[in-house]
Amino acid sequence: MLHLALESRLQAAVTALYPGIVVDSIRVRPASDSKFGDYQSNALMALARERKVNPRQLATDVVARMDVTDWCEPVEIAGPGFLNFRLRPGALESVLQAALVGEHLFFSVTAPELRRTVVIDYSSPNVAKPMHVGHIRSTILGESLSRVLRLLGHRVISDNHIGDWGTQFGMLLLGWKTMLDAAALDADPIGELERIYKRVNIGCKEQPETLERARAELVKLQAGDEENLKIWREMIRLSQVQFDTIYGRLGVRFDHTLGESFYNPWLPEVVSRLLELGIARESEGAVAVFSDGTLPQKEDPFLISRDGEWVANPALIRKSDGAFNYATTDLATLDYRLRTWSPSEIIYVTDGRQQLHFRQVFQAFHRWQPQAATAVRLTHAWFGSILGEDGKPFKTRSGDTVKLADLLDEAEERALRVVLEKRPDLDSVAQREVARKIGLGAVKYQDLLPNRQSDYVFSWDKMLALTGNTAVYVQYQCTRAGKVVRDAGVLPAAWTSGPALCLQEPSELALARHLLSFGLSLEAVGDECRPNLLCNYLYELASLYSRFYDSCPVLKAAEPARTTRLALCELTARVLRQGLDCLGIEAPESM
RNA sequence: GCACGGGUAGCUCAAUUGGAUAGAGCGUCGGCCUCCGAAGCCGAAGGUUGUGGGUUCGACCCCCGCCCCGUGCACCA
Repeated sequence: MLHLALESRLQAAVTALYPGIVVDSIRVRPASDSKFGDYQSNALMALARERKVNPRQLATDVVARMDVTDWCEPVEIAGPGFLNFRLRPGALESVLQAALVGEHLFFSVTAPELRRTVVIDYSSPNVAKPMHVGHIRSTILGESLSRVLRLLGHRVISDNHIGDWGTQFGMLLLGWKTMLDAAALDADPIGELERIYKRVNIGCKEQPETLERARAELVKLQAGDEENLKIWREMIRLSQVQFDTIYGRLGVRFDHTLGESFYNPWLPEVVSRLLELGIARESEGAVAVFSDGTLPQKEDPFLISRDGEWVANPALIRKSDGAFNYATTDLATLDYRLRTWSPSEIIYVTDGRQQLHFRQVFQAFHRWQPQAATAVRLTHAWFGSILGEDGKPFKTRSGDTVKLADLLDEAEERALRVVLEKRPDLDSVAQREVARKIGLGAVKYQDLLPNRQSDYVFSWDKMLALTGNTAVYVQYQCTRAGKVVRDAGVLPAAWTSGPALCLQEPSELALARHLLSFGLSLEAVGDECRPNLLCNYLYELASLYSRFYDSCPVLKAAEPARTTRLALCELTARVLRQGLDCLGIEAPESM
């Protein structure tokens, strides 16, 4: 908010001094310490180095060309060239006042001409397999990015690229035909599908003829066999029921669910085009994309060093048996998305093990459609692997995976135990509802809080923690703030009629200053695909509110403090609620 | 071997384009409900940011070397 106003003044002043210079990196940020004022800029020191001039002199020259007297006291130049901005009395209050009447909530909605169309690809579970804890990160991260970008005014298209095609269906079809337990399928469809898959998988390893039969079923499916197609569709339907149940609980919604199978019709064309263009060629019976030598060896995803020599590291787009694979589908998907939605950005939210794959896909696409590729920003927002409590990789095939539904159940149960203890006065329906919001919030927050690139050590206790830097803390402060406003009854007319706020106490000022930075954290989340920045912001805000609440009586205070503090409660509640919503977390009215 | 991450307090993690005295939670120790919700607040202890150099007014961050951990590297997705 205010930092943007100051920033544009500063940029204008720099431009006045150096016409034509790129000022994007000239930033104004909240002061690192309130003793330096409200806002600061460090950018002139970097600029001075670049221009080889004295930084203090540059700061003096820039400040002389900058007029911020409507908002600030005279700008102070500190140390080697920091600019410190100290707001004039009333400046913060006027921003709060505007927020109270609904002019903004401390962030700016992107101007229409700057709005982006962003496709976000996340979750992507596999058909016929239970969603496990490994799916949560992509789902929660993607959903949060989607919500933040939408709030900022961008056009977001969320697409669930489910795994509904591939070699596993040979085994599933064989199992379905030879060992399906109809009653079990009825009672627990995914459990039964998982069972037959595992049984056939073992059979394939032990008996070559079983493997052959599974392959034969797959070939029939791919050739369009009616019976197999029917079974395949039924397996997808049963899986979608499971997905929808989980997504319903998580509050996750997709605009599209275009699985891998959707792109089948285009795969032969993708391969033949890449062959024609000389991007791909045959090798050992398969078709693969190789390096074109235009990139430095270290950056080329199609080269790898082995024993001191750079050798080919191709991406296969057609196997020697004629089947297509992952890269082929992703290229077709990319092509389809660009043709269909003309996005300015596509964000893939998957685990970090797929980094090389996406670098290859992006690079291959760039060679296939250079013009289209330069018009879109392709982002692989990857996240770290999930590890077991022992720090070793959390392998899905080991059989002891934690199912997502079980995790969510456990989260709600643990939360309910606390609610029963803290709120025996509520009826059981209300208790369950609060426990649901708290339990699910805890899981989501825990998932979003760490830097996404860090590896993830799965722990029940950590995942379901209800004290400290958790969603519960933020939810709790949010309900307290909301409660004060409700208890006030009639809201002060001054909120809508004119300047009546007056911030005085340090804890009031600190809280107000932090409210103004909401937009900064939203922008950062959108730019860097890092919802943890929003978690940090909200935790800090909740913490500042708690300190304020502890030291400043609200309802019993005399005017104008009462009106001011009530306004802080109201705005804090609004920002916390909006921020939690961006994380996909619900804020209970009371808890 | 090469590439991409990571290494920060006892543990789990932050640190806003290189910025001012590296911050939280958990755990430990000690305080605070006669006062709008104690799922809370205040305080203490705890650090040579893996390691050795370099760049500069200033480095957890950038550059070079080395040591650990994870992941990936041709027909799985």
